[in-house]
Amino acid sequence: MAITQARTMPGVLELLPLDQVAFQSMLDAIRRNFERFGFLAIETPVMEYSNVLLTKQGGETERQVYFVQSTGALQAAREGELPELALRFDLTVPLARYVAEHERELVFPFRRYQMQRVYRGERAQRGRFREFYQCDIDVIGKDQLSVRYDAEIPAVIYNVFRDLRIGDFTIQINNRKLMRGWLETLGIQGAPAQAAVLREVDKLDKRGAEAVRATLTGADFGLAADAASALLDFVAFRSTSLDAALARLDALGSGSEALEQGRAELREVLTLIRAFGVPESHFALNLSIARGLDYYTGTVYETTLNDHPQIGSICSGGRYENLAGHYTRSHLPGVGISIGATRLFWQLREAGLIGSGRSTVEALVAQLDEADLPRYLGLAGELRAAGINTEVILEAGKLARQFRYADRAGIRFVLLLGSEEIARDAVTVKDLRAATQETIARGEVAAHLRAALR
RNA sequence: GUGGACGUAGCUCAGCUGGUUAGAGUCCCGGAUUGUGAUUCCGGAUGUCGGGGGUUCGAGUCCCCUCGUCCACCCCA
Repeated sequence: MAITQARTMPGVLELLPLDQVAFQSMLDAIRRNFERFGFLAIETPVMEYSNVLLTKQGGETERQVYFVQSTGALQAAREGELPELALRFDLTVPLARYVAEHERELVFPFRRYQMQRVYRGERAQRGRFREFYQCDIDVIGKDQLSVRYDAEIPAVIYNVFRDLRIGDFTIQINNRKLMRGWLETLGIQGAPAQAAVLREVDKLDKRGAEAVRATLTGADFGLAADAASALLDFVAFRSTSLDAALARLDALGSGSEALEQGRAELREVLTLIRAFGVPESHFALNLSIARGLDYYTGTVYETTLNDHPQIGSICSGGRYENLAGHYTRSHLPGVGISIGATRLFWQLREAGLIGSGRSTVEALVAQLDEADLPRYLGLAGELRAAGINTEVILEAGKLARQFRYADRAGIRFVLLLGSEEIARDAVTVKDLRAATQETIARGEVAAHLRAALR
């Protein structure tokens, strides 16, 4: 019989059990902190109607979306017609659809978190995935939403990454209004031109100042040399403290309405972040943060690891003026952020900041004599009742093999209940990690393991 | 979508200018008698050299096509 090669498509992350444990605990930490800040979980379907998902035609998204079709629909499909369904490529568009659809049943400001997989038909590349987890929080207001919520988001992010223990990080903050207002004073008018310039500026850390200068003064942009210099000088600013950030804002001088708005928002947001308990060492005003996505209108965020700049942004988001304009006439402003958990996990593992997890199986009851199986099951029952995850060897075999199994499966404790132990009403507990073993009274085994596992 | 590199055991790779049955490490499996893993020792399994065609007495090695993978750009988590 021909053998089919067992393989996954490129761009998916499939983990061995102990790595899966590590990934799960990362997701658990994220969820715990989202909930701690009063966000509620929702889930939306993996598939959405294509016309809902692709509200803006002809963009990048259409190139990257996976369409879904049942066999019947495939056969009935007409030439040149898009399939009815598609896989979501982020969680923000489904959120917009969700809020618009359930607007009357939701309580505003609506604070939701969502941790689900999304799909993008990307060209396979290192550290880029076609199926990956996004962990999003957003606050959606009805008609209006205070800029104070813009300060709450970094507080959540601070708590998440502190919990993950992956080293020092900085939440970098900027404001699109401020940037647009400042670009106007440079003579760069109009949203598309400004967005294009900001996209280049956004690459500053990756490409370097001179490469960006060359692009800006090149044929596509045609910026004057002194304007480009002024711009590069301006966006080079990174605050080292809250006072330094506020002083920089004060020093901007007066400008357009957009600049004044952006400045006022940034002042309030930066000051309040401090009040939310985020240490000054962990957030900064960074005037080069722009974000590529064009729907951001105010505050924008990007988080980086201080000791691993090459990893890039591990979490990003911002403020948008109208979330669901494609689906409802209601005005729904919001602010949110997204953690790309799959990529983050992969990069942390590459950088050696995350190892394999520990098996969730805590104890293994060995089999010394098949006739004593009922005793083994009884012991396992007691341990489980005491909250210890316990497995029993059900197949007879050499003891050495049973130990090898425990070792390879990453199970820390092996319990022996043989004739000697039965006679003494005791259990021999071997700790494979410490390579020690002792014989303990039957009634104290659970408490002993609990203490050791703590 | 544009441009560029690379395809040899499950994994990491060696194989000099074409020359016998294609190798190493690792991993996997088995053994080293009694109720003890990971360490040590011994033994074993595994490849249409990505696929197809061509040049040649002879191709893992040279040429063409094709498929696949990876990298950069675009974009983004």
